[in-house]
Amino acid sequence: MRDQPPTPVPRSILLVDCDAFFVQVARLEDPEVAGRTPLLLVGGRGGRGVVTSASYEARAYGIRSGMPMAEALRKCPQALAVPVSRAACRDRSQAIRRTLERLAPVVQAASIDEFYLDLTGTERLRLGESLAQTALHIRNAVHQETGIRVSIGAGTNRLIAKLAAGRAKPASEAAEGPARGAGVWVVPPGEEAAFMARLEVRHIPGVGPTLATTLSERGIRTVPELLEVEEAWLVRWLGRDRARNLRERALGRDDTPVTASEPAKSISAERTFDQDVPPGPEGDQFLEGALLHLAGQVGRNLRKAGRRARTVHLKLRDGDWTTHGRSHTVKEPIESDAALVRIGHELLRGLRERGRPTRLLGLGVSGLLTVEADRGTEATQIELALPGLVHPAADGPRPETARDRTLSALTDALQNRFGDGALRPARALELHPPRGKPPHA
DNA sequence: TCTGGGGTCCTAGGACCC
DNA sequence: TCTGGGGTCCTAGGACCC
Repeated sequence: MRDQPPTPVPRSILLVDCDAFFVQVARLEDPEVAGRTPLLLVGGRGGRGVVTSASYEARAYGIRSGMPMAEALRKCPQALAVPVSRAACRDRSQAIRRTLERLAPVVQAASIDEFYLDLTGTERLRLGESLAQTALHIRNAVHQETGIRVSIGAGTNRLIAKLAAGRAKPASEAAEGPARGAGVWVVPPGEEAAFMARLEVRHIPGVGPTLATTLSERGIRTVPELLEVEEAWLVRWLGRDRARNLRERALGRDDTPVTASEPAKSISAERTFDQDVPPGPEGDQFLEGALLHLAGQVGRNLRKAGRRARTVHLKLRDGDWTTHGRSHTVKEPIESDAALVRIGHELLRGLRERGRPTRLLGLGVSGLLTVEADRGTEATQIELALPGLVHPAADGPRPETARDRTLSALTDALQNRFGDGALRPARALELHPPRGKPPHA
């Protein structure tokens, strides 16, 4: 007898998506003011800030996240713009995750405010409850335990769950009938393609403005229009992999598994300046100060995660928004602020030679390795006393010494004890860049 | 009134090794 | 003397997501 291919059991995938997450956190953190203001915007910081999240009331004025704050306030001058603490958002996000982990066997955080759940195989545990009922229970539990309202989409894969969550949203324009904005939306098995057929291609996750434009220039706006195109054409326009991927998604297929969250692959920090930093020595000096600051942020998060990094990336955005990066990989992974600064400094010099005004400076690390707990303390101690003895400088200056690491550990300890303001970078850092002469003057 | 900050993934070319 | 592949690592850039 021949082996029968196993009949695939349809999966039960949920996407739990917080409603205007940053707005909710701001209201919980400040119930007196933010909590009582319907027209609330979170984001900002100076003239160059953008809206991170807008309340549903504010969205009625055409305000969207990512919009410049100044523009948002012109559309709705009565709105209140407030910042929100990142730490508070992280705490709430972790609380939500803990609740979900109690209710589902597999939970994957897709971002700070989105979680995929795989409930496949839990039918018996759910005692005959429908998927929609289970989702509703999860939604209520999260609200009760964390104070955060979520919408939940469900389907046989991640793509469908994600799109379904959009229909469950309070302000959903896509949903019709009595179920509109009910907080839960389920696409039953077998209805994926029909569900997709009502969408435009730009609604497919992974189709951004660039791809959407490419397609619309060829007369393709809706999912059915996309599916009518011969695959050969799609391959010619997009390349084999992207074409195949896009078609699969347009059909509502997605076999990406939901897996437990993995540790971060990169850590970074960046800063957009209130005014562009002009070329020249004065501007360079200012950027060196900003680099110290960023290295402190990145280094601290790196060490807090218990990791070391092999590659350092530096990013500069020019005044005209063009962005350039440089990166450098070292043999021995690093973790200290000092090493980040030294490598960052060299990369920065290379990029600033172009003589353009600088709008943004960013520093990041990747190639992260987990620090083993029992790492050679003996060699470290010898090296503290006699730098260069343990590892003679065979390949030029070493990016990091044991002394650098000790110093960073001390800094961390002080900041943990006395708060982040306990230590300041050596140079005073008022983040108002010098106003320089224009480059040609 | 121009466009934040934190990430992930993909592509493509060159170096280098087998 | 000329001519190959394939695999991996590194770097730069870009699209996309929340």
